Amino acid sequence: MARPPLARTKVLDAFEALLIDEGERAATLDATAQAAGVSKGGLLYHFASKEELITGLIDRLDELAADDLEQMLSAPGGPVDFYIRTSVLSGSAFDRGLIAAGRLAQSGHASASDALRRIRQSWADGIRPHVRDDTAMELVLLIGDGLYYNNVLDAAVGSGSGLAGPMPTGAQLDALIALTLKAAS
Amino acid sequence: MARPPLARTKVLDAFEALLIDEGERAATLDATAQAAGVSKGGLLYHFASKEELITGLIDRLDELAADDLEQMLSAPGGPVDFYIRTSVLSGSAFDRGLIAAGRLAQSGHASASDALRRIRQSWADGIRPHVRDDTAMELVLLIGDGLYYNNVLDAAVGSGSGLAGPMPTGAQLDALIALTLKAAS
DNA sequence: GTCTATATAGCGATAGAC
DNA sequence: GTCTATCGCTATATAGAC
Repeated sequence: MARPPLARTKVLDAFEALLIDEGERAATLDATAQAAGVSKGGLLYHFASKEELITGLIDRLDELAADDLEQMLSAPGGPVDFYIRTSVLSGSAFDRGLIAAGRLAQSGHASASDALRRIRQSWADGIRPHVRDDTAMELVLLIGDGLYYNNVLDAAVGSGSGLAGPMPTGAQLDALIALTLKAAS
Repeated sequence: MARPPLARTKVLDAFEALLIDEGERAATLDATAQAAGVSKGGLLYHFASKEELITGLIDRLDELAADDLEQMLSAPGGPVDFYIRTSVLSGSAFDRGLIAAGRLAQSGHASASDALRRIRQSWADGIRPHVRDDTAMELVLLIGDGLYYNNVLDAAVGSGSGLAGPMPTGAQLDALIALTLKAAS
């Protein structure tokens, strides 16, 4: 558990990349094995079924989410600033995991939807004490959701390792965060 | 063009319902034909390929989007109120089209992502004159995106004709709209 | 305009050699 | 632990009867 086999990680990374770059339909066992540089048999030694492959991805996402939450709670600018700022994708491992899970959720994999809901709830719990009321919390969360969704749509097919949307950056993002904080605090 | 063949509409409706209720993967030609009550050959007479089926759905969505935009611009409570209020799904034909297009976009169909981007831009143009600045417009748009995305995730697999998320309703929604208007106007 | 039958390819998964 | 070979199934699409 402390040090997963290299091949396992390579397969998981390849599966994740295919989900992000080409969609759930293209993320087949064949394609994943090829992208990871192993044979299909080799892949199926580590993940006995496609369902196990998905579970592996979600487990990894849960760990990254726990790290992210810790960072959010101790962020210098406060949780709200951290939350919104990091909702604009940076291409981090956590971002990639979230997008991949989003693709799976939209394709009808309940375990992925559940994981995303779980993570969103942990954000809600972390943000609630720092805003005025439930409505303000909902507003903050929804802005993050909106940013995330737009980036997810833009990370679509054929954009290579595509993580660069037309969403607010730099000064625009700062202004958006300032306005949100003003409305929510 | 004024009156499309009945079978065409039935097929389009069935395809859309499958996309929403069971995901892109389950929305096969076989399943669509069966749900529409025609044979696969019959379906393929109207839509010569799956790509044409998708195009048909998006064309229909574009028409519904034009109607929606008109309603938004002449809404009694103003475009912002209308926009946010209708971002919580009601199960309208437009809502269903948007979710179906979202599923296709996430599965890597560029034409669907393009349509969604186009529609979002038309909302932006309609809302811009009614808010303080670009940051305020972005905030409003993102809240709608967030609501939409959450509902889309919840409209997932196995929820029947599933359009009923845990998103704000009634008084909660009114409060959210009031807060948004306060921040943006 | 709608059907049945079929061609072709790709899917997830298994078996067994190395 | 990784490979090749193959099974059984389902996908999109075509051909041609009615």
